[in-house]
Parts: sequence; structure tokens; C-alpha cells
Amino acid sequence: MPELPEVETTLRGLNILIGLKVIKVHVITKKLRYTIPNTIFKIEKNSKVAKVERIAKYILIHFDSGYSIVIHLGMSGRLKIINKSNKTYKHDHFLLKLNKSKTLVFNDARKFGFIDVDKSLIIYKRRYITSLGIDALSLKLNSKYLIKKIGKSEVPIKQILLNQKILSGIGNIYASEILFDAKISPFVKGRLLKTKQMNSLIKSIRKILKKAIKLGGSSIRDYSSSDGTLGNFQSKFFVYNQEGKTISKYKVKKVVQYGRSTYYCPGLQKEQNSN
DNA sequence: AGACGTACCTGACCGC
DNA sequence: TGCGGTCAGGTACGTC
Repeated sequence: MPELPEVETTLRGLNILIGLKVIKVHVITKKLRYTIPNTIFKIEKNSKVAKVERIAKYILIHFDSGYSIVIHLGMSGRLKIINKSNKTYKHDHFLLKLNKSKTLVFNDARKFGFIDVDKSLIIYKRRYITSLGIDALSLKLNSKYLIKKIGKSEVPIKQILLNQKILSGIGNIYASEILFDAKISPFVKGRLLKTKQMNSLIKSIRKILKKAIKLGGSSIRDYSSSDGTLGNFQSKFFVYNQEGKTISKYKVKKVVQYGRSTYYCPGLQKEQNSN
């Protein structure tokens, strides 16, 4: 699930951990996408969760000891908060036991996610953080920024949206949804996007991501008891996974770009006549 | 420097 | 029911 809206929803669920004290760090599987560093054991007993934060698709948990944990969910990663810590499930890789009988669990079937730990100030300097482009929901995102970044790009806009160094937070599902909403063809090259299209793209980015967060938000209530899945997402997609569906007389089509599926509606997302 | 294919890993699903 | 093939929401890396 994890694109910006899912990560944001997860983060909101983690807020209930603030103020809780660490009882135990338990690594079940060290080898994720990267090996969990031994600095994980620097998360000491009795240090308190001071703050949780989202940077792009990364979740940061800051402790009052000055250390921070970074979690990336990869393709299949999930964070759960369970009330009883004695039972683990398949693909549970990491447990953070806290007081008030809360345990944070990282579960990831495909192990494409990772966990990193270091002093907060060092964490912020990690390459995977510093190289990120502007957050897709940032108010600093405007056409001027896009022109600077992609005004000369030969890369199709679908691929640009997935480039975290340009815009961070958008993944393969919302890239298709956003382009559909903006009525922009996924094939248009960056340099051929007109300013007007960039502005409608930015509008759609905000609209689609915010809507998704809002829908995900309904699951927060049950976060501590459930597995945090965002049930009714799939039914809300206009084009993603909707090959063959008809939208005002036009069919949704699936293509593969750069090895990733793109869903779009050729009738409504025309390639502009590039002058 | 930038663009592209590939690799990482497991599960779900489809057709036979 | 089982087998093989294909696909999956992300990112880094080697190669050109």
C-alpha cells in the first residue's frame, strides 16, 4: 500500500505512541532490504517516544534520547500497534515493546522495506533523505519549481511523477490517478508540459493525495486493534487496476512504461499537439 | 549526468 | 489440487 497517503495514515496512527517508554527492542529478522543496523540497540530502555514524523514515504520515530528510527515500508510493509505483545505473526520482523502494553510491529512479506537507526541529527543527513525532492503535498510545490526541474526533460510525465528526487511521495497508483484527474497523458514529456498543465497537475496532486488521506483516515480509529489496512481504497480508484472500464464513453487502457503499469483513459487524456 | 534494465523477496492469482 | 508463469503499491545499483 505505501504511497504518501498510506504512510501519512500510518503516521497518524503512530501518534498514540508519543510519550510511551521503551521496554524492549526485539529484532526478529535482521535482513530486510538492508540489514537492520546494530544501532537499533541504542534505543534504550526507558527512552520516550518524543515525536513521529513523515518525510516523503519514510516514517521517523524520534526518541528523547536523541536517537531516531527510520522505517520505509517498501512494497508490502506495514506497521501495526498491538496491545498484547506475546504473539507474533508470519513476516513480523521487528517489535518495539513500549509501556502501557503497546507494541509497535513491523511486518513485511516481501522484505523490500527497511529500518535504520542513528542519532536524529545524523539520520537527517542520510542520502536517502537529503536527495528527496519536494514533498508532493508541500505548499512550496509550484509551476516554477516544476519548470526548473523538468522543463528540459525528455522523460514522460508518468515517470517523472515516480521520481522521488523531483517530487517525493507519489507512487505507481496515484501517479495514474493524478494524471487522469489532471487530464494529462502519461506519455507527455516534461519539456512539453505547458505551464497551465503543470498548474492543473499540481492541483490534482493535492486533490488526489488529500482525498486518499481522508479515506485512509477513517481507519485510524481502529488502528491500535486492527492491522491498519485501508479497506475501501481499491474501489475508489478511477483508473488504476480498471483496465476496460468505461468512463464517459471512453475505455481505460493499461500500458507498461519503464516496467511499471500505467492506467489511463486515452479519450480523456490526450497528448497535446506539441508546438 | 541521465536513462534504463535489473535485482531484491514473497504471495496471490490465472490457466492448464 | 498442484504446478508453472506472471504480476504486485518501491528503490538502488550497474551499465551504457
